[in-house]
Amino acid sequence: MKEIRTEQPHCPVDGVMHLLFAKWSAHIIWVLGAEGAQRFGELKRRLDPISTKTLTERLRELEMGTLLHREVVATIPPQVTYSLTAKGTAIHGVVDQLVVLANKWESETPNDSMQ
Amino acid sequence: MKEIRTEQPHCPVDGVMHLLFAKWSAHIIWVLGAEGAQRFGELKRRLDPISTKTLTERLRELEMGTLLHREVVATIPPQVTYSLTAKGTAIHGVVDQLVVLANKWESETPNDSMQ
DNA sequence: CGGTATCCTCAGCGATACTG
DNA sequence: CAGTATCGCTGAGGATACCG
Repeated sequence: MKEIRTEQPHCPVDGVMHLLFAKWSAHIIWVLGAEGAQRFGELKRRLDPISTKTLTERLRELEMGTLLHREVVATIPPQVTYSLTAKGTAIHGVVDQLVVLANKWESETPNDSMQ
Repeated sequence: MKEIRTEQPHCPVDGVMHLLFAKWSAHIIWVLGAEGAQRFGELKRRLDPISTKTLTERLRELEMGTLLHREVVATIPPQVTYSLTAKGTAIHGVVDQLVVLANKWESETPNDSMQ
């Protein structure tokens, strides 16, 4: 995804949009928010057909944006746990409202809202 | 954008996600929600570097998903006005919360939230 | 004015293989 | 287990030209 701008020339919203609207990002946040902290492998299983590459990329981006926190326990084998920060939790709240709306519309209008 | 799934095999959230997470969609909804109904040309100017092709595509998709309404006045030259439906307004509310959060974080932490 | 119709590019993602 | 490294492809979207 290249850019989702909401104003010019520098839009404070761009960053969050970029972060959130990339493929899988919202889903990752939603899982971490709904199920709590998860390790890399659990997360991957939970998101099913996601590739390791993409999952790693998204997690790094979200960490950079301080939406989640990465905690490493350097055992063998290593354990890496991801959890939402306060920012991430706030975003999760918004995403969840989207989910609530979508579910409501699905049950109200089983056939007219989408092709 | 291909798929943003949040569950398998059929997820009611997919439709809205698809719709909203496509490039420019959120921005379009945000403009229509904040400024009210707009004609095609106004919208295009407001979104600046968007191409006619993409704008048309997004508008059609959002209309299909009944997030917005398309009203044609067949004068010469024609007038086509787009406005949010109830669904669209609900989505706009959610998007706006995202904008509020983003602005808040921008002013709080001018340098640590994004690269 | 409000669109279609083409063409083309490129970056985002998946698949696969390998590593500390 | 939790990644990194390559490679290759696909399709979303931009540029451009034209139309009722």
